[in-house]
Amino acid sequence: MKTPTLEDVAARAGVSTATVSRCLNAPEKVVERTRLRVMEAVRDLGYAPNFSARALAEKRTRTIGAVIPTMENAIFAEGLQAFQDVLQGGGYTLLIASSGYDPKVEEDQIRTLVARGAEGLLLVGYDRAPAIAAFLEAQNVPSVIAWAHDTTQPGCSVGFDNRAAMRALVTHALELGHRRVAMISAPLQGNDRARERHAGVLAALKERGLELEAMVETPYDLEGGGEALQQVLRDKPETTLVVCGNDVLAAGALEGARIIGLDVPADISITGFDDIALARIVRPALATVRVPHRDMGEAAARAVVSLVETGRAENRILEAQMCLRASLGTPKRPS
Amino acid sequence: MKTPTLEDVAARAGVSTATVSRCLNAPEKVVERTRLRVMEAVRDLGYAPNFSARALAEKRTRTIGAVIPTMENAIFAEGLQAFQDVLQGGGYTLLIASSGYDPKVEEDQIRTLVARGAEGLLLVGYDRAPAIAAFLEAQNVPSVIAWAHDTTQPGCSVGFDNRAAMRALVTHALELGHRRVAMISAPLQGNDRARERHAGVLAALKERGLELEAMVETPYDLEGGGEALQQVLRDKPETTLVVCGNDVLAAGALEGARIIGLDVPADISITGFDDIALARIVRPALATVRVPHRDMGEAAARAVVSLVETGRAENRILEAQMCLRASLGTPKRPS
DNA sequence: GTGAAAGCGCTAACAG
DNA sequence: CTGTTAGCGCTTTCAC
Repeated sequence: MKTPTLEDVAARAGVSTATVSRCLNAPEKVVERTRLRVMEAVRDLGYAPNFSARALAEKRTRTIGAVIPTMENAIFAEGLQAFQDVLQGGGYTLLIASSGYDPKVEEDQIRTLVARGAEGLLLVGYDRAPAIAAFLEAQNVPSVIAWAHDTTQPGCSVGFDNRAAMRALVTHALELGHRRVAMISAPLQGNDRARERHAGVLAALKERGLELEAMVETPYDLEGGGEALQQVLRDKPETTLVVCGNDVLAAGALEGARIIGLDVPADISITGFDDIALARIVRPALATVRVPHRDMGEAAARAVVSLVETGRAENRILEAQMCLRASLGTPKRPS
Repeated sequence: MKTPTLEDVAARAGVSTATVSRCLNAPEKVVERTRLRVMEAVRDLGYAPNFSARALAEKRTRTIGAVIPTMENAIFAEGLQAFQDVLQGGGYTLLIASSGYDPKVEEDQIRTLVARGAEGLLLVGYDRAPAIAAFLEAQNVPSVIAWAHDTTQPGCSVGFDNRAAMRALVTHALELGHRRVAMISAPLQGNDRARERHAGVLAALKERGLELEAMVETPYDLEGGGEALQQVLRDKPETTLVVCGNDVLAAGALEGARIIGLDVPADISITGFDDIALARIVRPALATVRVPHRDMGEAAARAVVSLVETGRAENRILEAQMCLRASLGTPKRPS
């Protein structure tokens, strides 16, 4: 009881395989009478085309690959969902891989996806061994970079300016009177989004002739944020603002502040980045930067498809807006 | 400048395509001297096998599909990640689709995945049109059901007993003295996990001769939980315990309680389900049920692979443990 | 408008 | 151990 093939359908409908193929792919090329007969045979047999065979004959897989740092993060999940929706609408299938923030793993996954026939790739950020770009070039697999945007880099990107967004947030905080600022971030190594955000903090400070009081790099989870905050305030008790590289760290920091009995924002202000649902549910709610996940995912999908189909696509830079909430307040004693 | 094929490699190495194929798939069947020569040609040409061609010839895609309700939920994301890790280790590729909790979409995705060559499927829960099982049967595509477990249902499942877990949690709450209990749940329609949890609540109550004070079904998000809580306490102000079908609703309910000025757990206790990171970060921390996401994902992956390769796999039921935290306390005025 | 036939790139007997 | 030879199921000229 094997699955029916084009030939089976052709036999049952009394036509050639070519005609069946046409009915399925270009119905207008077949006269209605025959088409109806063929479609009936298709239904009767419960025929479903074999994708591998089609891909082989057509020399197209209609598959797009995506390598993201992790699925266990609302920001990528939401963007990816939008990405997937658009792709599916365009008749493409999405192959997802996650690297766990490990460059080696990422390289592996990229190769695997290409081997699997990915015609285009969605990648996060720019930090990547140069050999990879060369490989993709050689394999003629286009890619779009999302969640970041660097005009100095070649290649198509659909993202936002991490540095500018963070800079705007910190500038606003400085206007509130903050002068002693510390930062908690995911490891900068191999993560250009984190580095850009860090650079944004420094830029805002520098503009006012200030320097960062302390910078703590910590694993990307709630616990990390909590411990980092405690460390910061132990070392630099004068700090009035702790800028976090993302909402998860910020939520953890909030908890850390609670543990050492500090009131947010009265004693200390804390900010995040990403505006995931968590940012709204914690108390006080997190001041953060809203990243347009969905828009980015959709735009990225359109870009990859365009790249695959026409060989070109436009860069697209989205707006990441400051999102002020209760965790950022006026410092107690502006210096 | 087309990508090199097996034939190109064969020509360059001065052997037949069969030998090259062997070098790649069963190196031990080729003598070292030839193998080295072939491998060199492979490297020189930057040869990468064509998956579609291989799948077509082998009549195997080494692809597994998964349809989950949504990616934007930590619980599925984590389980899926584990699922993916195991599959990849076994040389399989994962195709992910999400249904947005829409049965029609789910059916579509299942058909798409099968058409795409999925050799096995991971599905969430049992609620599904019977036609789908028939279709999978006909296509000879095995599936494993995760995130639920129902011994009365046929098919392989890797999950946990939603009803028993919820029942245990509520029974514990009743022992603390709660008598007026309400529930907030995601819509029960088409969601057997939600129904089972609901049944668990009812069972625990019945054992004590009690009934549910109120039952609110609401969309699955923070806002829904908040509004539902306010509604419950407006209608049944005597309620001392609000059991939520999942942590997200519970976190929303916590916020709802804060809005109407109720202290948790002094005035009202609230419980969740899933034990996602959110449960630990909100205040008070959520009493909930810990679901073994990772274990489930891994076990499910092993089960699908076994099903695909040997045609059989064992059911696997995991432990979902009660997880007591501050949001569940003794009622003020046990009746 | 429809059919015949030649591949797409690879694997898997079967010989040698 | 290695080469020869059929396909796998589908698309796509090129004739009719």
